[in-house]
Formats: sequence, C-alpha cells, structure tokens
Amino acid sequence: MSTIKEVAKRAGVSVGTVSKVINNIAVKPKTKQAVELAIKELNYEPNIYARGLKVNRTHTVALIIPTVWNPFYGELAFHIERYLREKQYKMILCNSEGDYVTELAYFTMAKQNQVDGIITVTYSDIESYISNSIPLISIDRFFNDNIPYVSSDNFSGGALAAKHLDDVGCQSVCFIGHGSKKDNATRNRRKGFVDYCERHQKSYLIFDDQGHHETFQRNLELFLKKEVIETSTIDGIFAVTDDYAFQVIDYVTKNGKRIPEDVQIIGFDGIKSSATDEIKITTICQPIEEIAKMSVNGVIALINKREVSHEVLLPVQLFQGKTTKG
Amino acid sequence: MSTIKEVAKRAGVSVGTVSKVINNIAVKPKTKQAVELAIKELNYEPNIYARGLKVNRTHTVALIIPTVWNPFYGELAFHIERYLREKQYKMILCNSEGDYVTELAYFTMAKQNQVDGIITVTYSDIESYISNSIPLISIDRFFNDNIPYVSSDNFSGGALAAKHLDDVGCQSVCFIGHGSKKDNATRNRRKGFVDYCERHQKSYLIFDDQGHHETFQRNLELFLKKEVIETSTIDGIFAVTDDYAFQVIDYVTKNGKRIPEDVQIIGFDGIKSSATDEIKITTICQPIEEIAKMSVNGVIALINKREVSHEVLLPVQLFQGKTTKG
DNA sequence: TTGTATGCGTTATCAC
DNA sequence: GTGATAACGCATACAA
Repeated sequence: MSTIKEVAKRAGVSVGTVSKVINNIAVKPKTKQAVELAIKELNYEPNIYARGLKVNRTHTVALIIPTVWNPFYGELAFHIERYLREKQYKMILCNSEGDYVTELAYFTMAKQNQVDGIITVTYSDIESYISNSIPLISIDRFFNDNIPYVSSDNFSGGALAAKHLDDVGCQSVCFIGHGSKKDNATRNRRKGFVDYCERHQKSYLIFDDQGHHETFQRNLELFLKKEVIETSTIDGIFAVTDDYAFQVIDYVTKNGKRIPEDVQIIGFDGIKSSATDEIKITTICQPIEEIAKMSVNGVIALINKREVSHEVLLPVQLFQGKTTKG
Repeated sequence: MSTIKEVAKRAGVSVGTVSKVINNIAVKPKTKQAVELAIKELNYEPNIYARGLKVNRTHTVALIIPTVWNPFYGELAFHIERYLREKQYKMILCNSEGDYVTELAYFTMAKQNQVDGIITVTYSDIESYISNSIPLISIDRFFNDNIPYVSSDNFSGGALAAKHLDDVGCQSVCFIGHGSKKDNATRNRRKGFVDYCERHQKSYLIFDDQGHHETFQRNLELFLKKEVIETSTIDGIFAVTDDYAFQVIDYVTKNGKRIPEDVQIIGFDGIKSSATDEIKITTICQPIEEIAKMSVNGVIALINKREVSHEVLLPVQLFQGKTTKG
C-alpha cells in the first residue's frame, strides 16, 4: 500500500500538491498530470482512516431494520442502498431482530463516528438513547419533534382500504392487526379504517391481538372461524399487512370459503418478493421507493446540517387484485 | 465528543494508561477504576478513525450480492449479517445489480482499507481485478485456486432432483435453466441432473435459454406449450431455482395442467420469503444459514491470515412439497 | 501555484 | 505499573 508521500516523491512534488490533486483543488495542468501518473503507477489509494481522522466523515450510513429477510424490508433496504450509493454513500446494514440492545450498539457506532447518520425502522423505545447530535431519520414511526420521520400516509391508507371494501359491496367488515401500543404505522392504519367506518356508519369488527406468534395465530383462527367460517358475519377483511392477508387467505380458503365470492380481502404494503415479482392480492401499496428516497435525502441533509422537514407523509395507492371484486 | 486526552486529564493519568484500560491491558485496579469513571463521566467513545489509522482494521466486511430484494439473497444477507455481528463485525451491503462496475467500486474500497474483507456472490469476471491481498470469499462461484469459495453441493443437488423425479414415477423429465457460461452454481445443478439421467438411462430434455428476461420468458412458454401442454411429452420438471419453478407452475396450471397429477415439479433453493414463511414446493434446499456461517468464518480467517480451505461444499436436502407425488 | 509544517486521536515503544 | 512520545497518512493553514 503506497502512501501520499511516495506519490509525492515519484511525481517530484510535495504531499500538499498531491492532496490538492486528489481533492480536485486547482493545480497547474502539468503537475496534475504528473501526479496522476504517479498515482496510477503506484496504484495509490488514499487511506480512509487518515482522511476520516481529519475530516470526520465516513460517507457511511447505517440502516437499522428488524430483518432484511422479508419482502417489505428487503425492498426498502434495496432502494435505500441504491439511493445512498448514488450519492456516494455506503450502507451498513443492521438486522435488529427487534432487539433494542442491538439497536443501541449501532447508535454507539454513530457516536464513534463510524457512520455519519442513521436511518431506522424501529419499534423499540430508543428515544432516551438518541443524542440529537446524530443525524437520524425514522421510518414509519413518530418519536418526538426532534426526530424527522418519513412514512406512508397510513391513516389515509386505512381509510382507503375501508372505502374499497365498501365500494365492492361488503356489508360488514373487519380489521385484522397484530396490536401495537406505539403510535406507529399499523396503528394509524387501524385509525383510518375505523374513521371511515364510523363516518359512513359501516358496521365493523376489530381483531388486534397483541399475543406472540403462536398465541396470535391461534386467536386469529378462532376469530376467523367464528366470524367468517361458521357465521359469515364478516364479508370484508382489511389485514394490516399483506403478510397477515396471506395468512387469512390461507385459513379461510382451507376452510371452504371462496375469495372474493364469499369474503373479500384487502392487505397493506404491496409487497413483491423481488423486483420481477408481481403483487398477488388487492392491497394498499406503499411507495417504498419514494420512502427510501426521502429517507436518504433526509439523512444526507441532516449530515450536511441542512434543514429537514420534520414529517414526510407519502401517498398510498390502491392496487386492485383478485381478492376483491374490482 | 471527548478524547482520550481529556479522559486522561480527568482521571489524573496519562493517555497511555487510558489506552491500556480501553484495550484491556493489565493496569492497577485502582487506576483502572479511576479511568473507567472518567470515561463514564465524559461519555467517552474512542474515535474509530484514529484507531483505524494505527491498527488498520475496520471490523467491517462488505457483502456484494446481486440484490437483497429477493428471498434467497435476503435470507443469505440476513444470516451473514448476524454471524458477522456475533463476531463483532459490521457489514456493508452492496446490491451490485449484476453491474460489475459497481462491484469494482467495492474492491477499491477494500483497498482503501474501508473494509477488512469481502464476501461476494458475483456472476461477472472480476478475476483480474482481485488483488489477492484482499481477504475474499466467493459464494457459489469458482474463480481460481487462490479464491476460496463456499457453495452448496449443486452437482449432487441436481442429481438428487433427477432421482426424486425418477422415484415419484416420472417417465420423461426436463431441466429448465436460464443459461450461464460460467462454471457456477446453476451449471453444476444441470450437470448433476444430466449425470443422473444418463447413468440411469432416463430420457431427458434440456431448456437452458440464455436470453434476457422477456426473451427467456417467451421461449420458456413456447417450450412448455410444446412439450407439456400440447403433447405431454414431459411429466417431470426440474427448475434450476424455485423462482423458475414458480413461473413454470404458474404457466402450466393456467393452461389446464394439474400439479402433481399431470406434471410433477421440483425446484432448487428452498426459499422462504421470511423467517416465518414456509417452503411452498418440492425443492432441493440449500443450507443457507450454513453457507452464511462458513463464509463468515472464512473471511475472518483470511483477515487473520489463517489458513482457509479452498473449497467448502455443503450438502443439500430434499424437501417434499405438494408439487410432486411424495 | 506550490511547499512546509502542524495536528487530527489513537496505539505502541520506550524509558522510568 | 505508568508516563512521555513517536508514528500512523492525510488535509489544511500559511508561508514562500
């Protein structure tokens, strides 16, 4: 590994001049040529640490998500990395797996100047650990007025889902969620759904179980059995995410119900398992790429001490699939 | 941000002593206490650049994959990140999107000491750009004897797929692949498949179109139409990845064929779109987590100048789903 | 326009 | 066991 000194010696100039060439500061064309030649000959690469020690920038952003092994976060991570790369930033990926100790480790990293900023989707209460000196963008979750966040318009999305079920003729609808005490995305979807139903005097049910995986699963099936399979009380279902929609579809079709003839289902997210995949159900699509873009723009703005709007709410869109009578 | 100097002053010791405490080098218990107190009081975090400048280690590994937005690579990335984190390494993620310029940028990064090592799944010819001074592990692809690689036993997997189709009673089978000139994973699956068929005198067909997305798609459908829909020449299909298996399933069911009654299908990979998802078809499962583990172990061994076996071949397993008569 | 010198925060090598 | 100090490679202010 050659250093700037060696380059300087070979080019017959001083280290200062070499540094100037590297950083694109005006230099006589001839010297510039000589330096560039020497750089090439020596296969020189600036040492990132030495530079970082001076300028305190890594051009690296950390993305903290529950897990990248999931169509939604996978797509999000994909787009965020792409936008960051476009802006010459690298992305460190952290799968927090919902563990807030892991998340904290990354905030510490940020303090060590290992990363210039953080983009995070978190459901834990990290508020007290966030020094506001760290450029941080939150996705889908409101913390406080100091932390900018970008999110889909979940409230409108929930309302839109309710409206769609209404439009396609459902008489009695229900919301299916996995419970959350935080004021986060899914909460707002529920709120929007309820809001529409009350405004339009639709009768609705809420299933929002907070149990862990197995408990939730069991309770959900009991609920569906009672309200859909045995009594047909419900003919329209809004699942708070596509994942849950798939679960519901699985269960009710296995139990003899036809979709959309007997019961219509709409999800939320618009997930595709890869870029070439297709959306499989009627759903409310989140503008994932746009979320990625705004998050990246936001964190870079913060890094550069520019003003950032505290809240970015992105519009969602109905995708008409075959799980409702469109 | 406080520095080691400030800590030293507050603790009434020298910077050298503080450094010792930080790096767990023997120090009198009393001084250690004093230093630790000062560290806490000042909320001190070592600056990673300064340290890096000295020791030339980032504890960061780059993972280069085509795209994380895909169940297979998503799962792989998830596990790799987890194992790296376990070993106190951070992971920089790069979605190369098959673009080799992007890949090269990351090799340059490695040269700049930005990352200690690289784990890569690549289908481009990066050989000439790889200085063997960079700790590098290749997944699924053999380059040369200097670059260690870890991979599923794709050859055996291909043979196993053929054997399974044979076992469940298929008379005439076919391989469906997306062509590849490189000696990579899918190639070996094909070889294993062919090998079994020839050894056992099974009649087989090969569809291994190299066209781009749309061309491939069109040709595949023409092939299926001719061999499966119209003539029923083929009653057993081995798709080189689960993705293609899904495409095949989609097309043939839409055209009136029943699976597995009319035609049996086996895929390769064993993908699940998330940790809680289930495998949907009969397939040859790759030990993705094991691949991740071995890659991480490998790259860390290389970083520490330890010996690494040049080839790690991991066993695959048949998963019996509903797309073959198991 | 170019060269010189200083310092970034840490680790490591010496003395003590 | 501890303290002083050189060195890591670079950017930059300032001098020339």
